[in-house]
Amino acid sequence: MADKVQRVRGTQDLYGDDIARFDTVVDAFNRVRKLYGFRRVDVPVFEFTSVFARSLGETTDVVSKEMYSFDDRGGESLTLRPEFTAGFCRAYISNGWQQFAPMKLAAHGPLFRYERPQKGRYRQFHQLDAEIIGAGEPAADVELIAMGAQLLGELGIADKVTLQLNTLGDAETRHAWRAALVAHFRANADALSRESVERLEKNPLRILDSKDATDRELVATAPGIDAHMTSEAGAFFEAVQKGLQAAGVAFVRAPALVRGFDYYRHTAFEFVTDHLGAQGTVIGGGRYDGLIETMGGPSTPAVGWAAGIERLAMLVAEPVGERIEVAVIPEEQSVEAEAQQIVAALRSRGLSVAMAYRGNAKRRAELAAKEGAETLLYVRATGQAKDRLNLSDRVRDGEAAVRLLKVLGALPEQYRQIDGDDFVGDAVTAK
RNA sequence: GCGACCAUAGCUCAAUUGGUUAGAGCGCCGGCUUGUGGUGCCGGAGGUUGCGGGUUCGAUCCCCGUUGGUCGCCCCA
Repeated sequence: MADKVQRVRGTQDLYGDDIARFDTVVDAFNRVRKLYGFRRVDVPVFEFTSVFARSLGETTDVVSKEMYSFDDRGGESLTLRPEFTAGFCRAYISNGWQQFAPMKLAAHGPLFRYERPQKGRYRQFHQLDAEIIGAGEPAADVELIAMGAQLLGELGIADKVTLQLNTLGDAETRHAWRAALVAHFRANADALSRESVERLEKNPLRILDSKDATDRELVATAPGIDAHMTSEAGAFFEAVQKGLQAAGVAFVRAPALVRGFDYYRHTAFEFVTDHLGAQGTVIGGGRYDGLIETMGGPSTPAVGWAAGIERLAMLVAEPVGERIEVAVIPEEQSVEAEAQQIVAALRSRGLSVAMAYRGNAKRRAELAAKEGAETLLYVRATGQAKDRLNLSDRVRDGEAAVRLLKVLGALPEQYRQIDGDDFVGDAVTAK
C-alpha cells in the first residue's frame, strides 16, 4: 500500500532490548578505546561522492551500485557515507592532521549502503571504527588488533569469535600473487562458477572466499601468497604475528582471507563468528598505506578496522534494561503536589524516580511496578508528614536495606522520621 | 540484481481436506475484589484475514500479480 505509514526498507526503529544491546556495544567500545589511547573523532555523514568513489575503487559493487548518492541544491554530487575510512582520510588531508601524526582515532555512527537486507545486514547500519594513521610499524597493527580482541572480551563474546589473519603483501607482492592467481583460475575457467568468472576480471582475489563448492576445490590448489612474498613484506607479517603472540591475542592464519576494497595492503584480518548465519564477520580491517596519498595527501601509512554494531549486539548476552530506582505513588489526587515535591527532591539527589499519576491507588501501584522500580514510596492523604509516607522494597533481596536507606536519606527533612514499622520484609530501623 | 519461505486484532499465534457471526493469550479501557499492592474475577473496545485480481454456490485457506518481511546468493562489517 503506497500511503501506508512504514519505515524505509533496511532501516530500524530501535527500542527496548534492541537499543540496550546497541548501547552495551558502544559503551564497551568507548571504555576500551580509552585504554588504548584512541581519541574520538566525528566526520560528516555525507561527503562529496568523489571521496568514496576514488578511495573504494570505481568498479567495486559498493561504489557502482550500492551508494546513496544525490545532487544537492547547488548541483554537487554528494553521497551518504558507506564506510568510515575514506572520510577519515579526507579529514586528515583537509585539516592538515599530519601535524598530529601518528593519530589513533575512533568513531561510531550510521553508514548507508543500498543492499538487500538480511540477517545482520541493513541499509542504514552502524559501525564502530578505529584507525591508526601515520604509523607504518607492525606494532601499530598489533595494537589495533589487540584493542579489537579486548573489546570482544569485554563484551563477553570472545569465545564465539575467531581472529583470522592474513597478509596481502606490499604492492610488488600483491601484483605477483594476483598474476599467479589469475593464471591459475584462467587455466581452469570452465570449472569456475559464473560469478567467479566475472570476478576473474574485476577482483580475482575475491574468488578465494567464494562459497561455491567447485570454486572451493580450485581455491584449495591455488597458489598461496607466501611464494610471492618480498622479504620486506614477509618480515612485516612476521613481526605482526610475533607481536600478537606477545600480546596474548590468539589468531589463525587464513591464507584465503582478502579484503573487499582496493586500498588494502599487508595485514588483513577479520574476527568471524558462526553464530550469525551468512554475515559472520564481526570486525574486519587491515592496512591501507597508499590510500591517503592516492587521495591527494602526503604519503601516509595507516591501519584500521570497522565493526558492525548490529552484529555485535546480536551476540551479546541479554541486557538488563534501564530501571527506575524509586516509584512514588500518591494515593489520590489531593496529595499529588506533595508527591511531586518529594519526587523533585529525590531526583535532585541523583535517584531515578517515576511518579504514577493515573487511575486509582491500585492502578497507580501497577503502573509503578511496571517501571521496574525496586523501591516503592506511597504517599497517603492523612496523618502527619512522617506518617504519610510508606516505603517498601519490591525485590526484598540482600540489598533491600541499602536501597531503602538510600531513599530515606534523600527525602526532605520533615519526612525522615519515618517509622521502622513501615519498612516491609526486612529489619531496617530508620530512627 | 537473483532465489526460497512467509503475511490473520497493538503484540505472539489459532481457525478440522475451501463452508456460513474469524478465536485465544498478552496488552489497552472500565468495574468489583484484595489493608502494603505487578493478585483474582467480570465486562468492553479493537480485524473489509497486507493490497489488487482470478477460480468457486462459497476463499484466511487454491491460482496470478503487487507490496512488505525473513533467510540465502551477491556484496561486505
